Amino acid sequence: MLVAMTTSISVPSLRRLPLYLRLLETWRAEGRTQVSCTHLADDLGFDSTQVRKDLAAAGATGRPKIGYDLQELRDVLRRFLGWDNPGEAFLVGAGPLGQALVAYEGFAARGLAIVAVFDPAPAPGAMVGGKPVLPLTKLKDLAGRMHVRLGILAVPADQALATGQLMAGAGLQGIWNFAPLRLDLGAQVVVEQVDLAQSLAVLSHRLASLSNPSDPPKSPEPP
Amino acid sequence: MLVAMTTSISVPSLRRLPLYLRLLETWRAEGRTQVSCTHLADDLGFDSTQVRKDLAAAGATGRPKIGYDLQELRDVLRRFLGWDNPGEAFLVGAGPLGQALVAYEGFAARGLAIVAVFDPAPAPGAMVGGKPVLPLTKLKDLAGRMHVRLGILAVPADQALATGQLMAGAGLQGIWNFAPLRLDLGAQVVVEQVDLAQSLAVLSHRLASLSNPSDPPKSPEPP
DNA sequence: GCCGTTTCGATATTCTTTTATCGGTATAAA
DNA sequence: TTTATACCGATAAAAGAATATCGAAACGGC
Repeated sequence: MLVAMTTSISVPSLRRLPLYLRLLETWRAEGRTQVSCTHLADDLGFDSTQVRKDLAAAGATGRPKIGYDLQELRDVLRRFLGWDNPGEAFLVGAGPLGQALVAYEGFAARGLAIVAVFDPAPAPGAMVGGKPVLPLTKLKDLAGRMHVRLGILAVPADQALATGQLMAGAGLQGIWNFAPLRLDLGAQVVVEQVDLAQSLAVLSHRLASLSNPSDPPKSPEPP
Repeated sequence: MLVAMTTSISVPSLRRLPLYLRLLETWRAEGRTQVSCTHLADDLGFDSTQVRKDLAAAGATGRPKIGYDLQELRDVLRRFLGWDNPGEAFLVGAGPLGQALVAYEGFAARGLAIVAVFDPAPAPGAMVGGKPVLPLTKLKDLAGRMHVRLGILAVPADQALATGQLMAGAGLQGIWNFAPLRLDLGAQVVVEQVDLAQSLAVLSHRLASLSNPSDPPKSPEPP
């Protein structure tokens, strides 16, 4: 039967795939050729069943007693994530954050290349990562000609919405939003949010819970 | 009764608190004094019940028909997250990422101040964010004297484990890890991971799913 | 002063995610 | 050839989180 399994992978599973992939790359560099999900689970502190389910959801298939072929599993995961053939992205925002993103070495490994840098107010002659910083007015034209689908939004919060709408209008289909703001650009555009404050909230609350043995003070004054 | 409710807040709830807080700050700037969780929910695309539960878990209490006092709710959330009194943090790693973090304007708003910058191999005379870049050898001494509890780890992956262990050994109780590596430093140290690859995985898969209407090819060849 | 409306607070249900269990298969050793 | 072992795959149970429903309280209008 040709029934495509419509059960999409869950977001938590999806977020774990890069962890597997990273471990696989490490092991591949060490010369290993076979892996079992038990090893993956032990190394990452997960349950082995969970790892198996994640890999299965990504389309990987292993063999009993043998495990998975490392090279094949790596390729399957990379293909599933779309990290196998280099995708091109525009960076919008040439401030400190944008500069850090350009310098981040991890993009190339995930098949992502920043091919142009834009800014709402580019300083004349400014260069970021060896590329000229272009004004936003050129974004739509270049996006159409270069067939770029992904935009990285790294402008301050007060400019994020307008800039995001401009990016969506330019035809970008996915926006990786680093601004601390919920972008709502309609169903046509996939927006993924990176919010440091959320991560910090978890950390600082757990840190605070270390000091206060029980939960934070709940009106500790006696009546 | 003095029974402290031991039911800890869930991580998803915890991660939503900064979103509420951000909205509250915006509304406060607009002069509003009362908020209802219905408004919060509508603006964020959540369910109102969920917002109420989150706020209740943080210790906030409102009044029927009135809602929550904006100022009070903001203070409660900030206190719950430990963002009310300025905490001090060490930044370890003076590379591009570290420089971006120093320049990030959001830390101060969350009660976090980077008071010193370290690096495994500081360039002589290097300055980051107006502060001298110190060698790691000075970390333990300074951490003890300044009573700093939190460290931001922003070194390359291959140095992350050793550096993290050094930070733990210096007495830091929380580590915000920006290196693409799972740090396991024992139960004494709270480690919160920031992994861009996880976020990118969600984005690129959803982007890939846009092109391929159904899930990625699952041996589409007929037998 | 009464009533309708709005909103909090608590409970219940449904859904998702995680964890546990069982059966089957392929390899290697005896 | 037989047997033991390690591992995948599928199913089932448990835990957790999101959503829906109901009652109670307070303000504004009548």
